[in-house]
Amino acid sequence: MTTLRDRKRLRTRRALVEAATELFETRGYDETTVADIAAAAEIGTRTFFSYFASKEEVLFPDADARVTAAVDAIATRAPGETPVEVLLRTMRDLGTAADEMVGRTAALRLRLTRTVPAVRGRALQIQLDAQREIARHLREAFPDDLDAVGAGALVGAFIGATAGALQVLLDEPGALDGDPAVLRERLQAAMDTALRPWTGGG
Amino acid sequence: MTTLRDRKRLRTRRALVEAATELFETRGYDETTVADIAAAAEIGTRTFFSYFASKEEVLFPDADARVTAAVDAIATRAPGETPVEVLLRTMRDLGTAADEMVGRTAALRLRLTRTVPAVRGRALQIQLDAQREIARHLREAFPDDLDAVGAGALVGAFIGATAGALQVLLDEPGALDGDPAVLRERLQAAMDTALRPWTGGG
DNA sequence: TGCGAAGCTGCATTCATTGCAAGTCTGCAC
DNA sequence: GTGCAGACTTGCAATGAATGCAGCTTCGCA
Repeated sequence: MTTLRDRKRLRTRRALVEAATELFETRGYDETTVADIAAAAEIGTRTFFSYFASKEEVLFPDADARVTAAVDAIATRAPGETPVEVLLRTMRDLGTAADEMVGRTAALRLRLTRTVPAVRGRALQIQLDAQREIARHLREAFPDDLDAVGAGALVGAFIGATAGALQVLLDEPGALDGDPAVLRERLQAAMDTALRPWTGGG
Repeated sequence: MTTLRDRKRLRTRRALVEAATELFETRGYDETTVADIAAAAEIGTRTFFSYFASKEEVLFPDADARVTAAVDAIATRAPGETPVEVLLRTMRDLGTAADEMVGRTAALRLRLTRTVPAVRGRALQIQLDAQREIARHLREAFPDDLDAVGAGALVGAFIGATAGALQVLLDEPGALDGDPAVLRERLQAAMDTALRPWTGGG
């Protein structure tokens, strides 16, 4: 059973994420201090750092879950599936999850990732760590088809292609302004473009 | 002609890089303060920030030159070369440049990039910026063969594959000790697999 | 009920980073 | 050679993230 302590901690954690989101949105990232966030969540400044290791972390509270989902997607492979097929499916799952990206929170995260260096740096680190983890599991799932380095290269190519495509797409001024549905459409198209070489399409 | 001012500034810049390298090597990154570096280079602490925007920057003093080289490599394409061929050549050039990486400085940079979060974050940002720049130029060089998103995906895949393979490769304990030729061999093999869809090989 | 671990805070400290306001030096025109 | 404008340096002060420490409070469990 979840103990009272756990529930309390979870509640505070959520409060921190919410408070931070709210403040970042209204005041801006640099203009919001950790003390502000802590105060808004009604805890001491010092305590903030017992929930998140740094100010940036609070923007990526679900990074672990994302990776877990990807790993699960790999684990549940169908018989006869090739590494590339598994990877394609995994990326599609992540893409679907990215649809939530249309939510206000995720849009903020996206915006800050693109404008605040510290946040971008953290986002990239998270991506790289995820990449490593996925590669490790993919390799374990296909010990005969892949060696460790090959798995790293393959996963790197998939994620790199996707990220590269999205980067260009989002670099366009006002890319985030239009209709969310349209944006989602374009994101999907960009992913298709990025992955086409593996899907066999011309 | 280069003015006295320019020469002086360059000399100080080099002194800073050297001082920082030396100190990071002996004392460690976190244990070295910006004030230490500035003092070792015989300038005021405040002045450090007129040469490098942050402590991490001093570890990547030639990032711009690297990108310029890559862009040049793209510009000097042979008639009939395909985007993929150009990109392969460009990556090879960068790889050659990375061979100088055997120098003590570059080894240090590599080690710190792998151990100090702040440095890793910065390195990734630099990589991403370079990627964007390369994609832009590649697209301009092949306006008929590539669209912007496609170019982003292509470059992302190549760099992602390289980075992904290197990441795993370097995770192996003692990876840097063995024969460099062997390392290059393994890297090449991994990338061949990952990029096969682009390079055409079955 | 009571003990020990876990969690919360305030305080003081270290450091990166930035704005500001003088100084100082260099490039260049006369 | 002189002198001025602009570019560089630098010290000072302030801000804010992050961390170690020490004392308290609260919760989980026997």
